[in-house]
Amino acid sequence: MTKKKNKNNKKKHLIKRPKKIQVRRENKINNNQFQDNAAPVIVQHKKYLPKSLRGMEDILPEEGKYWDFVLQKAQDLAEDYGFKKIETPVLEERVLFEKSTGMTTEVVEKQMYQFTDRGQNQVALRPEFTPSMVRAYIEHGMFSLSQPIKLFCFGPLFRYERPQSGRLRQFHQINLEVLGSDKPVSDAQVILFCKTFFEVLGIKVSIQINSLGCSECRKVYRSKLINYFKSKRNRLCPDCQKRLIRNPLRILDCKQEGCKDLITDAPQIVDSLCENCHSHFVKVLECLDEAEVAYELNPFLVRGLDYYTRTVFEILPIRTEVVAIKKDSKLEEKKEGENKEPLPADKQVEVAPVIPSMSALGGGGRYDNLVGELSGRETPALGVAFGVERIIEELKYQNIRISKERAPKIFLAQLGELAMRRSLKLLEDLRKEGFRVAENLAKDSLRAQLEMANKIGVKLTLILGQQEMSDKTIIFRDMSSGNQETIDQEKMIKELRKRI
RNA sequence: GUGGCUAUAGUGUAGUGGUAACACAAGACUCUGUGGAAGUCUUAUCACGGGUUCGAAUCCCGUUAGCCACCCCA
Repeated sequence: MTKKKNKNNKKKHLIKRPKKIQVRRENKINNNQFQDNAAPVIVQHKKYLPKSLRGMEDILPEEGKYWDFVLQKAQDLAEDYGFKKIETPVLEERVLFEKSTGMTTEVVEKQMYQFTDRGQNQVALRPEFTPSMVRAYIEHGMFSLSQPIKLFCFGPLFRYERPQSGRLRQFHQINLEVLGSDKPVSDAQVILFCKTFFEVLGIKVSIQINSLGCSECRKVYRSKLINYFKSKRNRLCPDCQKRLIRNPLRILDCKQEGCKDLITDAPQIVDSLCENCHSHFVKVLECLDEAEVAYELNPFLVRGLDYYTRTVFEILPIRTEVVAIKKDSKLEEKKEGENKEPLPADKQVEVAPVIPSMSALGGGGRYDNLVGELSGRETPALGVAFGVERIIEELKYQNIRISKERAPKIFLAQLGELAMRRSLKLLEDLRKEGFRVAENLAKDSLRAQLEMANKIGVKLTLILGQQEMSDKTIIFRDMSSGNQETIDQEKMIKELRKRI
C-alpha cells in the first residue's frame, strides 16, 4: 500500500477519541438496555463522536483551491459557450428517475437514496442531473423559448455505492445540457466544450465517441449481437450471460479477458445504423474535424443509462506510466498499478489508457426520446457530465499547478486592549481600500503575531500598540530587512500604495 | 453486493509477545512591545469489541472504516 493511500486512510481518523469510551454501536446497546429492562440500567454515559457518513467527505480548506479552480474554469467556459446557469433541488420525486434514468439501471435499482418523506411522498436524492434538467425544461415550458436551451449546473449527487477512490456516495458533477436541437453541430459543440475544458484545466485526455443509433437501429443491432453471442454463450463470463438476456449491449463493456476476445470480433453498431443515424453520426464527426477536435472512435463504448441515443462519448484521462524497468523492483511495483505516485519526468512514457470507461472524467451523449417520453412533446437533446472529484484527483496526479489564491502581503499586529479593538475597524478600512490583510487578533503577544506574519510570508507588517494609539501613528516593519518606520495613521494608506 | 489488503500522536513513520519511539506540524513557556535561532513542556491506554497469554500495538476472531479489484458509473 502506498503512502498516499495510507494518508487517506488516516485522515478518516482525525478525530481524537476521548479516553476509555466511544463508538456508536455501544450507544445502541445502551438504548436497548433501557428499552428491554424494567429496571433502568445505569450505564456510564458514552460520549457521542461525530463522524461523517460513509462515502461522504468534507472539502477541507486545503482542497478548496482545487474546487475553486475547476468550478471557475467550468463556469467561465460554459458562459462563453452560451450556457445559462440553473440550480435545481437535490430532492426529486422518485418516479422522475425511474422513468428517465431507467428502472432497470443499476443506478435506480440499487443505488438510489430514496425514502418516504413526512408527507408520505416517495422521494429520492438525485443520482444524476439530466432528469432534473429535463423536468425543469418541461415544467417551466422552456420549449416555447428560442431553441436550443443550453443549461449549465453544478452540485452534489448521491449514489449508494461502495466507496472507492473516485467513487463516493455524495459526489459532485458539472453538467451541461442542450435541449431542443437535433443538429449534429450541437453534439460537436458539446464535445468541443469538453476538449476546451480539459485544455484549460491542463489535463491530457482522450475523447472517445460512438453512436448508439435510434431505437430502430438499436433493435436491429441488438438481435445481431444476441445472435453472435448466443453460439458462444459458454465462453462468456457469468455476468455477461445474464447481460445477454437483459442488456446485451453492456457485454461490450465487459473487462473479463474471455469476453474481451469475443468482443473484438463482435458486430459493431456503426454497421447497423439506419440511414438517418448514420448520416447524423458522420456529420458530427465532420464537425469535429472542422473544429480540430481530436477524438477516438470506440465502437464498444456503451453508456450505462437507458435514455441514450445516437452520439455517446466519454472523456478519459491520458496518464503517463512507466514502461517496465526490470532491475528496479520499486518501478515494477508501480507498473502493477499498486502505486500511483507520479514519477520523475525522465522516467515517464506516455501510454494511452488501456481500459476505456474506467475512471472516466466525464461522459455524455444524446437522449432524443427522453423529453418526449416525459412530456409528450418530442424534443431532441444531449448533455454531458463531469466528475469534479475525479478531475481534481487527476489534476493532482498530473501535477498540475493551480494558480495561487490572492495571498495577503500585509499583516496587522496589535498590542494591548485599545489597539486590538481599533484593529477591527482598521482592517475594515484597509479591506475597503483593496488591501488583503492577515491578522491574528486573538493573540496577545507581539512575538506570536510576528511569527505568524513570517510564516504567511507577508512583505510588510503593521504594528499598532499603546504608544502608536496615543501618537496616532503606526509602525511599518519590512519583513525581509527588519527595518521599521513610524508613519502617521493618516498617511498610512498612501504609504501602503507606494509599497505594495 | 462479492473478494483481497490495511488500521500506532494533527501528518509521516519506527516498534513482530515484556505497558509506545522518531521527524515534522500545532500550542504553551523560557521571553507580558518585535519574526525567520535554540531549549523545555504539551498532544496516542496503538480504530472499536472480544479471545489466547503471567503479560498483546504485536497472535486469533468479530465489527467499523480506508484502500484495491470486481460490479457500477462521473
